[in-house]
Amino acid sequence: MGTRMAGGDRREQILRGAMELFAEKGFRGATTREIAQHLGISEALMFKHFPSKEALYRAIIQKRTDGTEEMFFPQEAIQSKDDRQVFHSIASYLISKNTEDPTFMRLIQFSALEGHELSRIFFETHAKEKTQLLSDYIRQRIREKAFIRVPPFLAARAFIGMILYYVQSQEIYEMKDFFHYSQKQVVDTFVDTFLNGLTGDLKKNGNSRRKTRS
Amino acid sequence: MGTRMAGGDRREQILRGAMELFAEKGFRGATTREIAQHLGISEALMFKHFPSKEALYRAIIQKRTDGTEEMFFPQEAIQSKDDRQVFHSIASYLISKNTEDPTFMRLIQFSALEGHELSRIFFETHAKEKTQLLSDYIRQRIREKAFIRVPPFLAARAFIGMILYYVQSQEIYEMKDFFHYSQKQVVDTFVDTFLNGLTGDLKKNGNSRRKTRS
DNA sequence: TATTTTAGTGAGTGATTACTCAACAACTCG
DNA sequence: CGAGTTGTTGAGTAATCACTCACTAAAATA
Repeated sequence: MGTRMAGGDRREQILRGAMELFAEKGFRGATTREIAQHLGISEALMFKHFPSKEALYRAIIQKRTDGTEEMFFPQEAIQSKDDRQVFHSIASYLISKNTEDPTFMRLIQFSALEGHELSRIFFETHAKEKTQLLSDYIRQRIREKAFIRVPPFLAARAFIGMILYYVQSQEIYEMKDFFHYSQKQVVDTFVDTFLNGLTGDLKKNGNSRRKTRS
Repeated sequence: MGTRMAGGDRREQILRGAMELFAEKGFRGATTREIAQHLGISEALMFKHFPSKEALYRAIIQKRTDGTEEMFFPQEAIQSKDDRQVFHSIASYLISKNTEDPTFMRLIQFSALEGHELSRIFFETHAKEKTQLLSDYIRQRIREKAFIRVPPFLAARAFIGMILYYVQSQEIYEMKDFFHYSQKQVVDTFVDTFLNGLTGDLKKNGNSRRKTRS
């Protein structure tokens, strides 16, 4: 029935379609039958491309895990030591990426809960590495007396957690049905809070009425 | 084979045992057979107490959702406006509760991902309400010029997110296999950061070497 | 055109799923 | 002790699961 495709193309199509369903329902929740129907092909064809459901799942996560995206860390801002810009970039990147397409976030979270080893690989490589980069920056700025003395890795996790939990709440806990803020407002609030604190800096540069050019 | 129990007791036992398995494997992942085996009873008995797997799941979440625990909000600290103490209490409570027994956290997260309505009920009542309480406190302190002007609800979410994402990372993403900090260190770092920011308050009261009475 | 190779499927397979039922054991109370 | 009530189960059931196989249709190659 379905139009005949070249092997490689079909493979990619299966990966995309299966990812959507695994993200929606988890590994156990998404059935091979559903995935095949969703793609308009037979289950048999799926199993020609991937020897098992498990292998398909691995291929999906591995594909997304291998994709080396470097947008995360704003090099110029770091070199010029523009703290606000550094944190602003990171926050914007994480929020945009995960709200525009929550698929991967859901996939990884499902896989972590289901105890799948591939989520561990993701955390031990990507997540940890990115936190480490931010941690290094914070450590350096502490050494330069620009930041107060805090455990840098914990501080990095605090900032990233603040952002990712927000996205998670909006996208997975469906809070966005109740609260909607502009991305700019969210990022500004988080960055301000993280850099100046709630009590801090009232005098330094007039935080109480920052110029909001909107 | 199992010793004969009074109906109510058995019911409670089933609720407890099933919760453990649902938390570990999710609704779809935990089979009724497994649950029964885990409890040392027959599946038939389970279905005498709960008409369906779904009903059992509902009963579990509802039971934990109804439990009105009030430890969360530190009344005296709020009245005396001891900001540090307020945030310290909240952070400690959230961390202790969820690391000592991550069962509920996992249960709710599974249920949110699986799109179960009961997780929505939890978020729309408990989670939202607690965030609202903190948000109210922040709003008041802003009015009193003790805090800078930020959207209070967003700030509250930032603080809670910072904590909960940390716990999630440790317990679900299994980061605790790699990083272990004392609860005191984590709480101090988070509270300091949130109140003073990374740049803030170097001069005011010597944050760079706060008295750590340990 | 004839042949080989590749893409695709319908109709199964045994295992496992949530759930049922008829019968049984153990308390309770007269 | 005997009758009723309540707790408990082994042995099912139909549906669904991941997965297979014998087979066809369309390309590619000769």
